[in-house]
Amino acid sequence: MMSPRRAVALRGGEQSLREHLIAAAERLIARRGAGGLTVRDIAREAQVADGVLYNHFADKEELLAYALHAHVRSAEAALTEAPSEAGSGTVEANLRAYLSRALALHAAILPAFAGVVTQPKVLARLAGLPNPMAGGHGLRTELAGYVRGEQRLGRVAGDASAEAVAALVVGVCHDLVLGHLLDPSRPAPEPSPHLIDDLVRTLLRGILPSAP
Amino acid sequence: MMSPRRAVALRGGEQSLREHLIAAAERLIARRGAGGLTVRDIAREAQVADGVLYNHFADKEELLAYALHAHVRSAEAALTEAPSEAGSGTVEANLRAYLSRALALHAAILPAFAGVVTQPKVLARLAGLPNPMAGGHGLRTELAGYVRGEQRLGRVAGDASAEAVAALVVGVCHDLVLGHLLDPSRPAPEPSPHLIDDLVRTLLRGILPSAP
DNA sequence: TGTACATCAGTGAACGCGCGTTCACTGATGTAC
DNA sequence: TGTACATCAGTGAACGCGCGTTCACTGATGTAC
Repeated sequence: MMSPRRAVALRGGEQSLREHLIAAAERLIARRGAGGLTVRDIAREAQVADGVLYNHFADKEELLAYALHAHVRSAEAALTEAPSEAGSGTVEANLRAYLSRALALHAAILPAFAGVVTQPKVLARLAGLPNPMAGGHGLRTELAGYVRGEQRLGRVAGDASAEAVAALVVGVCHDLVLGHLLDPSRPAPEPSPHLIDDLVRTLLRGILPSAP
Repeated sequence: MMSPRRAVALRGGEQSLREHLIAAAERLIARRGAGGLTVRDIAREAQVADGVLYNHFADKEELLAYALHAHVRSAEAALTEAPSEAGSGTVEANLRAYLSRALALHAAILPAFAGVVTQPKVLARLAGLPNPMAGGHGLRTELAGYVRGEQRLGRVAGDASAEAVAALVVGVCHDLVLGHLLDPSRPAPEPSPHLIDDLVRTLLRGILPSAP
Protein backbone atom coordinates (compact mmCIF):
# COMPACT_ATOMS: atom_id res chain seq x y z
CA MET A 1 0.00 0.00 0.00
CA MET A 2 1.19 3.51 -0.82
CA SER A 3 1.24 6.17 1.87
CA PRO A 4 2.75 9.30 0.42
CA ARG A 5 2.79 12.74 1.92
CA ARG A 6 0.25 13.52 4.60
CA ALA A 7 -1.26 16.98 5.27
CA VAL A 8 0.39 18.67 8.25
CA ALA A 9 -3.03 19.54 9.66
CA LEU A 10 -3.84 15.85 9.90
CA ARG A 11 -0.84 14.90 12.01
CA GLY A 12 -2.23 13.26 15.10
CA GLY A 13 -5.74 13.11 13.67
CA GLU A 14 -7.02 10.17 11.73
CA GLN A 15 -9.84 11.43 9.52
CA SER A 16 -9.27 11.74 5.80
CA LEU A 17 -8.42 15.11 4.32
CA ARG A 18 -11.70 15.03 2.45
CA GLU A 19 -13.71 14.88 5.69
CA HIS A 20 -11.35 17.42 7.21
CA LEU A 21 -12.14 19.89 4.41
CA ILE A 22 -15.89 19.33 4.70
CA ALA A 23 -15.71 19.87 8.46
CA ALA A 24 -13.74 23.10 8.02
CA ALA A 25 -16.20 24.43 5.46
CA GLU A 26 -19.10 23.44 7.68
CA ARG A 27 -17.58 25.37 10.58
CA LEU A 28 -17.26 28.48 8.43
CA ILE A 29 -20.81 28.06 7.12
CA ALA A 30 -22.16 27.83 10.66
CA ARG A 31 -20.21 30.95 11.58
CA ARG A 32 -20.78 33.22 8.57
CA GLY A 33 -23.13 31.46 6.18
CA ALA A 34 -22.25 29.97 2.80
CA GLY A 35 -22.42 33.36 1.14
CA GLY A 36 -19.05 35.02 0.78
CA LEU A 37 -16.79 32.07 1.50
CA THR A 38 -13.67 31.69 -0.64
CA VAL A 39 -11.60 28.60 -1.24
CA ARG A 40 -8.74 30.37 0.54
CA ASP A 41 -10.95 30.96 3.60
CA ILE A 42 -11.69 27.26 3.72
CA ALA A 43 -8.07 26.23 3.17
CA ARG A 44 -6.96 28.55 5.98
CA GLU A 45 -9.64 27.23 8.33
CA ALA A 46 -8.50 23.69 7.51
CA GLN A 47 -4.82 24.74 7.82
CA VAL A 48 -4.09 23.18 4.48
CA ALA A 49 -2.72 24.31 1.13
CA ASP A 50 -4.96 26.30 -1.23
CA GLY A 51 -4.97 23.69 -3.95
CA VAL A 52 -5.73 20.41 -2.13
CA LEU A 53 -9.44 20.99 -2.45
CA TYR A 54 -9.25 19.98 -6.10
CA ASN A 55 -7.76 16.60 -5.29
CA HIS A 56 -11.01 15.68 -3.52
CA PHE A 57 -13.77 17.72 -5.14
CA ALA A 58 -14.60 18.71 -8.67
CA ASP A 59 -14.91 22.37 -7.70
CA LYS A 60 -15.76 24.76 -4.89
CA GLU A 61 -19.48 24.20 -5.39
CA GLU A 62 -19.24 20.48 -4.75
CA LEU A 63 -17.39 21.04 -1.48
CA LEU A 64 -19.94 23.66 -0.42
CA ALA A 65 -22.80 21.30 -1.19
CA TYR A 66 -21.30 18.57 1.01
CA ALA A 67 -20.59 21.07 3.77
CA LEU A 68 -24.15 22.43 3.65
CA HIS A 69 -25.49 18.92 3.75
CA ALA A 70 -23.36 18.17 6.80
CA HIS A 71 -24.50 21.41 8.42
CA VAL A 72 -28.15 20.46 8.01
CA ARG A 73 -27.55 17.03 9.52
CA SER A 74 -25.63 18.59 12.42
CA ALA A 75 -28.46 21.04 13.07
CA GLU A 76 -30.98 18.21 13.11
CA ALA A 77 -28.79 16.10 15.37
CA ALA A 78 -28.42 19.03 17.78
CA LEU A 79 -32.14 19.12 18.47
CA THR A 80 -32.50 17.65 21.93
CA GLU A 81 -36.19 16.81 22.00
CA ALA A 82 -37.47 13.96 19.89
CA PRO A 83 -40.52 14.73 17.76
CA SER A 84 -43.76 14.19 19.64
CA GLU A 85 -45.83 11.15 18.75
CA ALA A 86 -49.53 11.35 18.01
CA GLY A 87 -51.59 10.55 21.11
CA SER A 88 -48.93 11.54 23.64
CA GLY A 89 -49.40 14.51 25.98
CA THR A 90 -51.76 17.18 24.67
CA VAL A 91 -52.13 18.40 21.12
CA GLU A 92 -51.36 21.91 22.32
CA ALA A 93 -48.07 20.94 23.97
CA ASN A 94 -47.05 18.86 20.99
CA LEU A 95 -47.77 21.68 18.56
CA ARG A 96 -45.76 24.04 20.71
CA ALA A 97 -42.88 21.57 20.74
CA TYR A 98 -42.99 21.23 16.96
CA LEU A 99 -42.98 25.00 16.61
CA SER A 100 -39.94 25.33 18.89
CA ARG A 101 -38.13 22.55 17.09
CA ALA A 102 -38.86 24.03 13.70
CA LEU A 103 -37.75 27.46 14.83
CA ALA A 104 -34.46 26.20 16.23
CA LEU A 105 -33.82 24.23 13.08
CA HIS A 106 -34.54 27.13 10.75
CA ALA A 107 -32.52 29.55 12.83
CA ALA A 108 -29.53 27.29 12.25
CA ILE A 109 -30.19 26.37 8.63
CA LEU A 110 -31.67 29.38 6.87
CA PRO A 111 -28.76 31.79 7.47
CA ALA A 112 -26.46 29.13 6.05
CA PHE A 113 -28.59 28.80 2.93
CA ALA A 114 -29.11 32.53 2.47
CA GLY A 115 -26.04 32.98 0.32
CA VAL A 116 -26.72 29.89 -1.75
CA VAL A 117 -29.94 31.02 -3.39
CA THR A 118 -27.92 33.03 -5.91
CA GLN A 119 -25.49 30.16 -6.63
CA PRO A 120 -27.33 27.80 -8.97
CA LYS A 121 -24.31 25.52 -9.24
CA VAL A 122 -24.42 24.81 -5.51
CA LEU A 123 -28.18 24.21 -5.64
CA ALA A 124 -27.68 21.78 -8.50
CA ARG A 125 -25.00 19.88 -6.54
CA LEU A 126 -27.25 19.79 -3.48
CA ALA A 127 -30.08 18.32 -5.53
CA GLY A 128 -27.81 15.41 -6.41
CA LEU A 129 -26.92 14.56 -2.81
CA PRO A 130 -28.32 11.40 -1.17
CA ASN A 131 -30.71 12.79 1.43
CA PRO A 132 -32.51 15.86 0.14
CA MET A 133 -34.09 16.97 3.41
CA ALA A 134 -32.67 20.47 3.15
CA GLY A 135 -34.77 23.50 3.84
CA GLY A 136 -36.85 21.92 6.52
CA HIS A 137 -38.52 19.61 4.06
CA GLY A 138 -38.12 16.64 6.35
CA LEU A 139 -39.58 18.46 9.31
CA ARG A 140 -42.55 19.53 7.23
CA THR A 141 -43.60 16.01 6.30
CA GLU A 142 -42.87 14.87 9.85
CA LEU A 143 -45.25 17.50 11.23
CA ALA A 144 -47.91 16.75 8.62
CA GLY A 145 -47.65 13.07 9.54
CA TYR A 146 -48.10 13.89 13.21
CA VAL A 147 -51.26 15.91 12.49
CA ARG A 148 -52.70 13.05 10.45
CA GLY A 149 -51.95 10.70 13.32
CA GLU A 150 -53.91 12.92 15.70
CA GLN A 151 -56.76 13.03 13.20
CA ARG A 152 -56.96 9.24 13.27
CA LEU A 153 -57.13 9.43 17.08
CA GLY A 154 -59.87 12.04 16.94
CA ARG A 155 -57.85 14.71 18.74
CA VAL A 156 -57.73 16.86 15.59
CA ALA A 157 -60.73 17.59 13.37
CA GLY A 158 -61.04 15.17 10.46
CA ASP A 159 -61.55 17.94 7.94
CA ALA A 160 -58.45 19.86 9.01
CA SER A 161 -55.57 20.06 6.54
CA ALA A 162 -52.28 18.61 7.78
CA GLU A 163 -50.45 20.26 4.88
CA ALA A 164 -51.87 23.66 5.77
CA VAL A 165 -50.72 23.33 9.38
CA ALA A 166 -47.25 22.25 8.30
CA ALA A 167 -47.00 25.12 5.79
CA LEU A 168 -48.11 27.64 8.41
CA VAL A 169 -45.67 26.41 11.05
CA VAL A 170 -42.69 26.17 8.71
CA GLY A 171 -43.67 29.46 7.14
CA VAL A 172 -43.73 31.35 10.40
CA CYS A 173 -40.21 30.05 11.09
CA HIS A 174 -38.98 31.28 7.73
CA ASP A 175 -40.61 34.58 8.47
CA LEU A 176 -38.98 35.09 11.87
CA VAL A 177 -35.53 34.10 10.65
CA LEU A 178 -35.77 36.09 7.41
CA GLY A 179 -36.83 39.16 9.32
CA HIS A 180 -33.66 38.89 11.34
CA LEU A 181 -31.50 38.34 8.27
CA LEU A 182 -32.89 41.33 6.41
CA ASP A 183 -32.81 43.59 9.44
CA PRO A 184 -30.23 42.37 11.98
CA SER A 185 -31.67 44.75 14.57
CA ARG A 186 -34.81 42.66 14.80
CA PRO A 187 -34.67 39.68 17.18
CA ALA A 188 -35.00 36.27 15.62
CA PRO A 189 -33.50 33.47 17.68
CA GLU A 190 -35.83 33.92 20.64
CA PRO A 191 -39.34 35.10 19.81
CA SER A 192 -41.45 35.97 22.83
CA PRO A 193 -43.22 33.00 24.45
CA HIS A 194 -46.28 35.21 24.17
CA LEU A 195 -46.08 35.10 20.36
CA ILE A 196 -45.64 31.32 20.42
CA ASP A 197 -48.71 31.01 22.65
CA ASP A 198 -50.71 33.14 20.23
CA LEU A 199 -49.55 31.15 17.22
CA VAL A 200 -50.45 27.81 18.78
CA ARG A 201 -53.83 29.10 19.94
CA THR A 202 -54.60 30.44 16.47
CA LEU A 203 -53.73 27.12 14.88
CA LEU A 204 -55.82 25.19 17.41
CA ARG A 205 -58.95 27.31 17.62
CA GLY A 206 -58.86 29.74 14.72
CA ILE A 207 -59.94 33.34 14.95
CA LEU A 208 -63.71 33.15 14.45
CA PRO A 209 -65.84 33.93 17.49
CA SER A 210 -66.90 30.76 19.30
CA ALA A 211 -70.25 29.45 18.10
CA PRO A 212 -72.96 30.52 20.57
CA MET B 1 -27.53 77.78 -16.95
CA MET B 2 -25.02 75.20 -18.12
CA SER B 3 -26.17 72.34 -20.30
CA PRO B 4 -23.13 70.26 -21.15
CA ARG B 5 -23.05 66.88 -22.77
CA ARG B 6 -26.16 64.73 -22.55
CA ALA B 7 -26.19 60.90 -22.39
CA VAL B 8 -27.02 59.39 -25.78
CA ALA B 9 -29.57 57.08 -24.14
CA LEU B 10 -31.53 60.10 -22.94
CA ARG B 11 -32.00 61.67 -26.37
CA GLY B 12 -35.72 62.06 -26.87
CA GLY B 13 -36.48 61.19 -23.25
CA GLU B 14 -36.65 63.75 -20.51
CA GLN B 15 -35.90 61.98 -17.24
CA SER B 16 -32.62 62.59 -15.49
CA LEU B 17 -29.77 60.13 -15.92
CA ARG B 18 -30.05 59.33 -12.22
CA GLU B 19 -33.64 58.12 -12.59
CA HIS B 20 -32.69 56.40 -15.83
CA LEU B 21 -30.01 54.37 -14.00
CA ILE B 22 -32.37 53.45 -11.16
CA ALA B 23 -34.99 52.32 -13.67
CA ALA B 24 -32.45 50.19 -15.55
CA ALA B 25 -31.22 48.55 -12.35
CA GLU B 26 -34.81 47.96 -11.26
CA ARG B 27 -35.55 46.21 -14.56
CA LEU B 28 -32.57 43.89 -14.10
CA ILE B 29 -33.53 43.21 -10.49
CA ALA B 30 -37.06 42.28 -11.53
CA ARG B 31 -35.63 39.98 -14.20
CA ARG B 32 -32.75 38.26 -12.38
CA GLY B 33 -32.75 39.46 -8.77
CA ALA B 34 -30.21 41.75 -7.15
CA GLY B 35 -27.75 38.92 -6.66
CA GLY B 36 -25.14 38.73 -9.38
CA LEU B 37 -25.63 42.12 -10.99
CA THR B 38 -22.50 44.01 -12.04
CA VAL B 39 -22.14 47.71 -12.69
CA ARG B 40 -21.42 46.82 -16.30
CA ASP B 41 -24.70 44.91 -16.56
CA ILE B 42 -26.53 47.97 -15.33
CA ALA B 43 -24.63 50.35 -17.63
CA ARG B 44 -25.39 48.13 -20.62
CA GLU B 45 -29.08 47.90 -19.69
CA ALA B 46 -29.17 51.69 -19.41
CA GLN B 47 -27.15 52.04 -22.66
CA VAL B 48 -24.75 54.34 -20.92
CA ALA B 49 -21.01 54.47 -20.16
CA ASP B 50 -19.61 52.25 -17.41
CA GLY B 51 -18.45 55.14 -15.27
CA VAL B 52 -21.45 57.51 -15.13
CA LEU B 53 -22.88 55.64 -12.17
CA TYR B 54 -20.32 57.33 -9.94
CA ASN B 55 -21.45 60.81 -10.95
CA HIS B 56 -24.82 60.13 -9.32
CA PHE B 57 -24.22 57.54 -6.58
CA ALA B 58 -21.54 56.98 -3.99
CA ASP B 59 -21.10 53.35 -5.04
CA LYS B 60 -22.83 50.33 -6.52
CA GLU B 61 -24.57 49.56 -3.23
CA GLU B 62 -26.33 52.92 -3.10
CA LEU B 63 -27.70 52.48 -6.60
CA LEU B 64 -28.86 48.95 -5.77
CA ALA B 65 -30.61 50.19 -2.64
CA TYR B 66 -32.55 52.82 -4.61
CA ALA B 67 -33.40 50.27 -7.30
CA LEU B 68 -34.64 47.74 -4.73
CA HIS B 69 -36.70 50.44 -3.09
CA ALA B 70 -38.23 51.32 -6.43
CA HIS B 71 -38.88 47.65 -7.15
CA VAL B 72 -40.80 47.24 -3.90
CA ARG B 73 -42.91 50.28 -4.64
CA SER B 74 -43.59 49.03 -8.17
CA ALA B 75 -44.65 45.63 -6.87
CA GLU B 76 -47.00 47.24 -4.41
CA ALA B 77 -48.42 49.56 -7.05
CA ALA B 78 -48.98 46.60 -9.38
CA LEU B 79 -51.42 44.96 -6.97
CA THR B 80 -54.79 45.50 -8.54
CA GLU B 81 -57.10 44.87 -5.61
CA ALA B 82 -57.22 47.36 -2.78
CA PRO B 83 -56.87 45.93 0.73
CA SER B 84 -60.20 44.84 2.16
CA GLU B 85 -61.72 47.01 4.86
CA ALA B 86 -62.99 45.57 8.10
CA GLY B 87 -66.72 44.95 7.95
CA SER B 88 -66.95 44.56 4.17
CA GLY B 89 -67.86 41.24 2.55
CA THR B 90 -67.10 38.19 4.67
CA VAL B 91 -64.08 37.62 6.89
CA GLU B 92 -63.29 34.50 4.90
CA ALA B 93 -63.23 36.29 1.56
CA ASN B 94 -61.19 39.13 2.99
CA LEU B 95 -58.63 36.77 4.46
CA ARG B 96 -58.36 34.96 1.16
CA ALA B 97 -57.83 38.28 -0.59
CA TYR B 98 -55.09 39.27 1.86
CA LEU B 99 -53.41 35.93 1.35
CA SER B 100 -53.47 36.33 -2.43
CA ARG B 101 -52.19 39.88 -2.20
CA ALA B 102 -49.41 38.90 0.15
CA LEU B 103 -48.43 35.98 -2.02
CA ALA B 104 -48.27 38.10 -5.17
CA LEU B 105 -46.23 40.72 -3.36
CA HIS B 106 -43.73 38.26 -1.95
CA ALA B 107 -43.39 36.42 -5.24
CA ALA B 108 -42.26 39.72 -6.74
CA ILE B 109 -40.14 40.99 -3.86
CA LEU B 110 -38.43 38.02 -2.22
CA PRO B 111 -36.49 36.80 -5.28
CA ALA B 112 -35.21 40.34 -5.69
CA PHE B 113 -34.01 40.43 -2.10
CA ALA B 114 -32.54 36.93 -2.15
CA GLY B 115 -29.12 38.08 -3.28
CA VAL B 116 -29.03 41.03 -0.93
CA VAL B 117 -28.99 39.11 2.34
CA THR B 118 -25.27 38.51 1.92
CA GLN B 119 -24.51 42.14 1.03
CA PRO B 120 -24.51 44.07 4.31
CA LYS B 121 -23.58 47.31 2.56
CA VAL B 122 -26.80 47.20 0.53
CA LEU B 123 -28.84 46.38 3.64
CA ALA B 124 -27.29 49.33 5.45
CA ARG B 125 -28.12 51.65 2.55
CA LEU B 126 -31.68 50.34 2.48
CA ALA B 127 -32.09 51.02 6.18
CA GLY B 128 -31.30 54.67 5.48
CA LEU B 129 -33.94 55.10 2.78
CA PRO B 130 -37.09 57.15 3.50
CA ASN B 131 -39.79 54.49 3.52
CA PRO B 132 -38.60 51.25 5.08
CA MET B 133 -41.53 49.04 4.10
CA ALA B 134 -39.31 46.44 2.51
CA GLY B 135 -39.87 42.77 3.10
CA GLY B 136 -43.63 42.95 3.36
CA HIS B 137 -43.43 44.86 6.60
CA GLY B 138 -46.11 47.30 5.46
CA LEU B 139 -48.47 44.52 4.45
CA ARG B 140 -48.00 42.83 7.79
CA THR B 141 -49.15 45.81 9.84
CA GLU B 142 -51.95 46.44 7.33
CA LEU B 143 -53.25 42.90 7.82
CA ALA B 144 -52.90 43.08 11.60
CA GLY B 145 -54.85 46.34 11.52
CA TYR B 146 -57.59 44.71 9.47
CA VAL B 147 -57.93 41.85 11.96
CA ARG B 148 -58.17 44.29 14.85
CA GLY B 149 -60.89 46.16 12.96
CA GLU B 150 -62.89 42.95 12.60
CA GLN B 151 -62.40 42.26 16.30
CA ARG B 152 -63.98 45.61 17.11
CA LEU B 153 -66.93 44.66 14.91
CA GLY B 154 -67.26 41.28 16.59
CA ARG B 155 -66.62 39.28 13.43
CA VAL B 156 -63.33 37.98 14.85
CA ALA B 157 -62.89 36.60 18.38
CA GLY B 158 -61.73 39.23 20.85
CA ASP B 159 -59.00 37.01 22.25
CA ALA B 160 -57.50 36.22 18.85
CA SER B 161 -54.03 37.59 18.11
CA ALA B 162 -53.83 39.91 15.11
CA GLU B 163 -50.03 39.65 15.14
CA ALA B 164 -50.16 35.86 15.04
CA VAL B 165 -52.48 35.91 12.03
CA ALA B 166 -50.26 38.39 10.23
CA ALA B 167 -47.12 36.38 11.02
CA LEU B 168 -48.76 33.16 9.80
CA VAL B 169 -50.00 34.70 6.55
CA VAL B 170 -46.75 36.48 5.74
CA GLY B 171 -44.80 33.41 6.82
CA VAL B 172 -46.64 31.06 4.52
CA CYS B 173 -45.85 33.42 1.65
CA HIS B 174 -42.16 33.41 2.51
CA ASP B 175 -42.33 29.66 2.68
CA LEU B 176 -43.92 29.16 -0.73
CA VAL B 177 -41.59 31.57 -2.45
CA LEU B 178 -38.47 30.29 -0.69
CA GLY B 179 -39.37 26.74 -1.61
CA HIS B 180 -39.37 27.77 -5.23
CA LEU B 181 -36.08 29.66 -4.92
CA LEU B 182 -34.26 26.76 -3.26
CA ASP B 183 -35.70 24.17 -5.59
CA PRO B 184 -36.79 25.73 -8.89
CA SER B 185 -38.63 22.56 -9.81
CA ARG B 186 -41.22 23.25 -7.14
CA PRO B 187 -44.09 25.55 -8.16
CA ALA B 188 -44.33 28.83 -6.29
CA PRO B 189 -46.14 31.53 -8.25
CA GLU B 190 -49.47 29.71 -8.30
CA PRO B 191 -50.22 27.52 -5.31
CA SER B 192 -53.30 25.36 -5.71
CA PRO B 193 -56.60 27.09 -4.77
CA HIS B 194 -57.12 23.98 -2.67
CA LEU B 195 -54.14 24.89 -0.47
CA ILE B 196 -55.36 28.46 -0.12
CA ASP B 197 -58.78 27.18 0.94
CA ASP B 198 -57.15 24.95 3.55
CA LEU B 199 -54.97 27.76 4.87
CA VAL B 200 -57.90 30.15 5.25
CA ARG B 201 -60.06 27.49 6.88
CA THR B 202 -57.28 26.65 9.34
CA LEU B 203 -56.85 30.29 10.28
CA LEU B 204 -60.59 30.77 10.71
CA ARG B 205 -61.58 27.62 12.58
CA GLY B 206 -58.37 26.00 13.83
CA ILE B 207 -57.77 22.28 13.83
CA LEU B 208 -59.40 21.13 17.04
CA PRO B 209 -62.56 19.05 16.69
CA SER B 210 -65.70 21.19 16.97
CA ALA B 211 -67.01 21.33 20.51
CA PRO B 212 -69.91 18.90 20.85
C1' DT C 1 19.43 -4.38 9.05
C1' DG C 2 20.65 -0.60 5.89
C1' DT C 3 20.51 2.22 1.71
C1' DA C 4 18.70 3.96 -2.85
C1' DC C 5 14.77 4.64 -5.27
C1' DA C 6 9.75 5.16 -6.76
C1' DT C 7 5.30 6.91 -5.58
C1' DC C 8 1.89 10.50 -5.33
C1' DA C 9 -0.93 13.50 -1.89
C1' DG C 10 0.09 17.80 -0.38
C1' DT C 11 2.06 22.50 -1.36
C1' DG C 12 1.79 27.27 -2.69
C1' DA C 13 3.29 30.46 -6.30
C1' DA C 14 1.30 31.78 -10.42
C1' DC C 15 -2.37 32.35 -14.03
C1' DG C 16 -6.39 34.34 -16.12
C1' DC C 17 -10.51 36.52 -15.47
C1' DG C 18 -14.10 39.60 -14.02
C1' DC C 19 -15.17 42.77 -10.83
C1' DG C 20 -15.73 47.82 -8.78
C1' DT C 21 -13.77 52.01 -9.48
C1' DT C 22 -10.95 55.91 -11.54
C1' DC C 23 -9.66 59.61 -14.58
C1' DA C 24 -7.84 61.82 -18.87
C1' DC C 25 -10.42 62.88 -22.58
C1' DT C 26 -14.71 64.17 -25.66
C1' DG C 27 -18.04 67.01 -27.41
C1' DA C 28 -22.74 69.32 -27.02
C1' DT C 29 -24.28 73.41 -25.19
C1' DG C 30 -24.22 78.27 -23.23
C1' DT C 31 -21.63 82.67 -23.31
C1' DA C 32 -18.69 86.71 -24.92
C1' DC C 33 -17.85 89.82 -28.22
C1' DT D 1 -26.06 87.23 -36.84
C1' DG D 2 -21.62 84.80 -36.62
C1' DT D 3 -17.42 82.95 -34.56
C1' DA D 4 -14.15 81.52 -30.71
C1' DC D 5 -14.05 79.95 -26.33
C1' DA D 6 -15.31 77.92 -21.60
C1' DT D 7 -17.93 74.52 -19.14
C1' DC D 8 -18.61 69.94 -17.33
C1' DA D 9 -21.69 65.54 -17.74
C1' DG D 10 -20.80 61.70 -20.24
C1' DT D 11 -17.32 58.32 -22.08
C1' DG D 12 -14.67 54.13 -21.98
C1' DA D 13 -9.94 52.43 -21.59
C1' DA D 14 -7.25 51.27 -17.83
C1' DC D 15 -6.14 50.09 -12.92
C1' DG D 16 -5.82 47.19 -8.89
C1' DC D 17 -7.63 43.58 -6.51
C1' DG D 18 -9.47 39.18 -5.17
C1' DC D 19 -11.31 35.29 -6.86
C1' DG D 20 -11.34 30.11 -8.63
C1' DT D 21 -8.23 27.14 -10.49
C1' DT D 22 -3.77 25.00 -12.19
C1' DC D 23 0.62 22.67 -12.04
C1' DA D 24 5.68 22.11 -11.33
C1' DC D 25 7.65 20.89 -7.29
C1' DT D 26 8.30 18.75 -2.35
C1' DG D 27 8.97 15.27 0.80
C1' DA D 28 7.09 11.42 3.83
C1' DT D 29 6.34 6.79 3.23
C1' DG D 30 6.58 1.98 1.18
C1' DT D 31 9.49 -1.12 -1.64
C1' DA D 32 13.69 -3.45 -3.74
C1' DC D 33 17.83 -5.34 -3.01
